[in-house]
Amino acid sequence: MSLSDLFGGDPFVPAQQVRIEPIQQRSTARLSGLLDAAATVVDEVGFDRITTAMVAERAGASIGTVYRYYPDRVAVLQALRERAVLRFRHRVSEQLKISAAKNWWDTVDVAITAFVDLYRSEPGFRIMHFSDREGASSVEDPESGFFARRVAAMLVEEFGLAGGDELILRLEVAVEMGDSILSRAFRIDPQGDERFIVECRVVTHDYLAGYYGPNVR
Amino acid sequence: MSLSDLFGGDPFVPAQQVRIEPIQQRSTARLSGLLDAAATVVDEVGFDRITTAMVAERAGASIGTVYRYYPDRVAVLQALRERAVLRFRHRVSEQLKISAAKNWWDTVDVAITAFVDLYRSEPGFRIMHFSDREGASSVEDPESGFFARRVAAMLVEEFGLAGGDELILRLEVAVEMGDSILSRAFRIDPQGDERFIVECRVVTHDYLAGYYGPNVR
DNA sequence: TGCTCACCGAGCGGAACTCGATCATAGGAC
DNA sequence: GTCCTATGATCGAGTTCCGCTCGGTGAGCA
Repeated sequence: MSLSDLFGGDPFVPAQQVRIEPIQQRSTARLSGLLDAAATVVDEVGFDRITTAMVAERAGASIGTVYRYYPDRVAVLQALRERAVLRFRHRVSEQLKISAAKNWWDTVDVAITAFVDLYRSEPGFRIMHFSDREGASSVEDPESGFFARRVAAMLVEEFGLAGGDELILRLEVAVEMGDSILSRAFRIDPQGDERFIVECRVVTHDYLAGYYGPNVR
Repeated sequence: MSLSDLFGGDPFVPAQQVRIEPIQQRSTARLSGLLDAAATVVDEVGFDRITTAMVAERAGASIGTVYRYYPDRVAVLQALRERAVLRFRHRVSEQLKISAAKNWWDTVDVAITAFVDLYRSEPGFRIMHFSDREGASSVEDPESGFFARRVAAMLVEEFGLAGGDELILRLEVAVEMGDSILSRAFRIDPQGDERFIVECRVVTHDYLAGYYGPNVR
């Protein structure tokens, strides 16, 4: 498994993203258009105030079209989140190709930078912090830890870190920490409070380095 | 400012908790009953699916009664959250009295334990992770950092830590990290995945100790 | 016996969501 | 190239459900 493989590859099959897979060309445009609309509306009014009518109008579509693709309101939000995750991974993949990472820390740092950049440029990116809610039923979240597992496999292969459940757990913790601190950075300041961003890098680095050393490989 | 002061004292004035202050006795019972009902419903169906009708029915009250006390649906959730915060602070205060903390780490550890205990025993306690959402408007959240500021003042006074914005920032980061990791611990396992709880203590301790040393005072 | 507090629940407005009618497109027949 | 048609895609009026109001009724206090 290579770097680009890890972050770029598709193997992220949305559980229930759309009701009906688009067949004609215009519908794929519609689909992304709906998500674009949802993204800007989220930035404008927030998660809770968003209505399906707003999304439809913004996308130049009718209510019915929204429900053709998504079973309900929250499904739209979830789809938006999945797209954001995909774009994040894609961005990381690109950056890793440009500036080849020399060690595990470079990789993590690139990921943090990508996250910050997308937070700044991508409408509705704060949807990323829209994870656990939905206490509805005790359904296992297939995404939970998925990302950490893939990164772990990659780090083991690329940089020879000691793998296993230990590494996966720590990466999951690191992801959780990083996400929360960065979200805090952007909670008030739309450009992101630099102090928190710096602190995120420090914390993540120190936490992982504490177990695997700053210069492994 | 003393420990019990910090965590126990009232000085947490809810912005807009209730519409009408209860005058007769039965109404205070109603109020807490409504919140109890909201708490169990939150555990059952989640934040988004909760309806005012559910809360009313569960509390053995009518719709109108809910709205007598709370201006709208989210106000009920906010009130529930405020009560949870209050109970958390109260619990910490009690525990600090029982086992007098000898240093800053004892204090933090007690807080983490209290958080975990309440997560396990208190219905709807995961409402605690219901903080930032409400991206609606760029209204400054007065709560953001409030807790960290108070804890900082207390640590400076009790244990002689170097204070200032530096300490406040770090405590805010620590609170954010701790909350997210603990929430992750309980995301799937209702008893809390012990691995994440342990990791939360380690991370919080190492992070703060890295700047102030493990044995200050 | 009044007077205020507390409670109820039918009803209103608006948002989520459905469904049959209508339009657009791909792709085969010629 | 041009029809033609099956089916995908879109629309939006209508239904249902939910948040919230308000006038009427019961419960506690003086």
